[in-house]
Amino acid sequence: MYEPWDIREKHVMSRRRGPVNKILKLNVRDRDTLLRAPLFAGLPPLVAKKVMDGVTVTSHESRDILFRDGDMSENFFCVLSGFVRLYRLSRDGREADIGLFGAGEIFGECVMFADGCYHMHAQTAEPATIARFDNAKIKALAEREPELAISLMNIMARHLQQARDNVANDRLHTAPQRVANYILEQCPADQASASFRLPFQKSLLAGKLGLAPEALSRAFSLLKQSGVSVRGRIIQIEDVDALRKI
Amino acid sequence: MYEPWDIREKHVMSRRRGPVNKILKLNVRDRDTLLRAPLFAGLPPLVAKKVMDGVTVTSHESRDILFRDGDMSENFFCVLSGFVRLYRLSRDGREADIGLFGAGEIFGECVMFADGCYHMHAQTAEPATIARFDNAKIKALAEREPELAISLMNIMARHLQQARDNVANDRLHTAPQRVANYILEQCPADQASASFRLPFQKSLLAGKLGLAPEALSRAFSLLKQSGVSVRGRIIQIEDVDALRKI
DNA sequence: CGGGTGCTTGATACCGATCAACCCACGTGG
DNA sequence: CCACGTGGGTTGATCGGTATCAAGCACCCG
Repeated sequence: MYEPWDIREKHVMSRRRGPVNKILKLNVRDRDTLLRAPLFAGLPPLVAKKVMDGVTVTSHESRDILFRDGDMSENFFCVLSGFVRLYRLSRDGREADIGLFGAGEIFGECVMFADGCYHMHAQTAEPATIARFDNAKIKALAEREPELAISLMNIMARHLQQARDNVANDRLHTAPQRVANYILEQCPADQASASFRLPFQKSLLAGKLGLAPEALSRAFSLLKQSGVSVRGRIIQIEDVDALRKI
Repeated sequence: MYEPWDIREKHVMSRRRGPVNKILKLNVRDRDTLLRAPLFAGLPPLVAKKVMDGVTVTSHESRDILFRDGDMSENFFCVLSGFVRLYRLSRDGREADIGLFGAGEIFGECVMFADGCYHMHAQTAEPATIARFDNAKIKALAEREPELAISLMNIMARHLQQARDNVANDRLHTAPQRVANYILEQCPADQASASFRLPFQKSLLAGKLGLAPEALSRAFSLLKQSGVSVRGRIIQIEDVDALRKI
């Protein structure tokens, strides 16, 4: 969608337009977000403190590049606010999204247990604040604190399932089906009708589902027939059960 | 490809045609395969012994079902010989492969760190022998033995990368490109020409690459123009560098 | 020889990417 | 106040890629 030479893409180190990404102090609100994040769920306070200890926080405007395919990895990350998109580039410059992470979610963690080198790009999809952990330190800590190791394994297991969900979803379902699935995931299962607000732009959702924005748009307009109405980011579902049958 | 009611699909518990899956003693050769497997790489002998201790080994004919989508998970597995295919079913019975594992490879491990319930089917794709580990026991052991935890994290990290590779590959590349990529992965990078033998049936490769068998066949015939010749399972590449440019 | 299995080849249909035009909301500057 | 540009989204037309269906081929094995 956006080429590497696109002006809108700004590297984390560039300061072309003033303070693109400030280094912040960890404020109470961000600290709270972190403590609720799955990485810290189940950690004894003492271990949590140690993990929290080496964290650095940065703020970014939209479309900042956090790392690139091929970069050596010294950090993994947690989103504190905004969204971050992981993607790959083909040789001819097309992009494929392989992950989208919102507040409280970890990304880039798997690299420190693999070859130490990112195999994807990471870009903020909105203005965002990001917490950054030191690979070496956390890895060493995980060897001493089993609860941390378990946390990391839980996270990677979930990410693995999500990635496989994507593969299966792409291979088995058409665009309207994928969209219907996504909508259903956002709905509480027990209600007849529902309504929610997209947490991000439609073009991001399109990427997440492996669709061109046009295809998402057409899928939405087709789902109107099944009682899905979309206005802006608000999505209303008349009959959740009917949607399940798509 | 094969429907759930297909005769060729045999559940692990069924004995319709004699001893479909025997429980075996761990012989020296299998023990050796295990010890070379990534799960045991880096484990101190004492820990390896503990992990090895609870393992059970079964032998299966082709197309045995090892577990089903929705089954509760009490085990994860290591392939000792043969191949195992992980896949999802769509509501209308089509299958999508999400993993293919050969000798020495672990599968089903992520479930014990997620919700404890398989979200896929597993089927032998050839006659196979399978080692089976107890989730609860290994998970408990991983909390006491950091090397084991690290091993598991390495494995999951690799699996995560593979799954994301699949997503990106599906979304960015055409059938001939995916096949060329696969061929290149099997070739040593430094040689001008190469040749190797497919370790499994072409239809399995097709599934792994997210293609119908027909599409794989067509891709091969198109790659002839680029100096790839296929006879049976033998694949010869005239010019590896030329293939990279596809 | 017959039958099964795996694979190939051909014809067709469908899905979604791509390109182009347009709409709308918003902000900016004359 | 309006002219304009910009970004996000929609809509339409077209094209390419792959699934699907159907038929035929090659090989193995009883």
